[in-house]
Amino acid sequence: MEPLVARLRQREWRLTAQRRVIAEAMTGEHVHLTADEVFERARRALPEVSRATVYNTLHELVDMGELLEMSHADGRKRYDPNVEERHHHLVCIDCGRLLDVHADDPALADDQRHGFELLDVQVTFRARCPDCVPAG
Amino acid sequence: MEPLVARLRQREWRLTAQRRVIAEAMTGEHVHLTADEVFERARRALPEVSRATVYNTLHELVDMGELLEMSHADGRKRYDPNVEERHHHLVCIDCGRLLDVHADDPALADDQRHGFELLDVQVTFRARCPDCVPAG
DNA sequence: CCCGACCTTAGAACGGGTCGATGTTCGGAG
DNA sequence: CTCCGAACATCGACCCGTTCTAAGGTCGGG
Repeated sequence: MEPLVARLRQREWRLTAQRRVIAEAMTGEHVHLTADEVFERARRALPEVSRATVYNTLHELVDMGELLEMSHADGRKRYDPNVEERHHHLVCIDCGRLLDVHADDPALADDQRHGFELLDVQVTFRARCPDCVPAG
Repeated sequence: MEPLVARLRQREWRLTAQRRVIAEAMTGEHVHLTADEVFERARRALPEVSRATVYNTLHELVDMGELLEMSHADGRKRYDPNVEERHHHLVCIDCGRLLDVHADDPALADDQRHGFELLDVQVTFRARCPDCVPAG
């Protein structure tokens, strides 16, 4: 489908130079950057962007539903642009490497809903990646 | 089964006054406290415990597998003593209320494992709790 | 050309978490 | 009982990701 930047153009949203480089930094598959990594990438394209603008823009994109925000064990939040395609995550508990994977959503029985209105499900498979499995 | 404190006694682990009040603060069902909440509770029972001891003790308990650590959207980590019984979480995206629920673990197909050695699965059902569903 | 709305900036402030130096407590050896 | 080393706890300083604030810039409509 249309890349992120193209979709943004179609919204009533001022696509400034800063916002564009930030959106471009988020483009691609298996991209799960921290705010700071986005900041670094954006700055390579436009050195005068500020950290605050990166945070502001990321939050706006999350609010519009163009990005998914997830909190990782190390305390830093990651941003995932892969919103079209339902997917879950496979994460290495040693090195933190994170991949998108496909799996069926688990169901939640009615008697377990406690009156909540269900919105979606996040699944994280915790694992050890080939590099981190004890050699042998 | 045995409460947390009793289990700890059975290990080769020095159960000091500080560690005991911290463990006691974690006892019960549907308990998902932040480190700071544990600190508050522990301090009510033993005013001179320090924050560092709370963090140290929580980490040790996580390492021994007596507690689960989970990172929540607000950046603070929560600690879950309910380790015996496999369970997942139901969380209100508005107020943050968090309940334990039971559901089947989703499976990860072999062709999605990318050579990782699978350890376990965390499932979070995102929802709105009865108090936060727009009235009507 | 000017104004108001919105966007961006730099840096200070904040808060959860971590670290290091120091003091305390415990249990076993003598 | 006393002493010693190891393990534990404390305090406060520090780190780092994130948020806030005050000020400056940019854009489009009137």
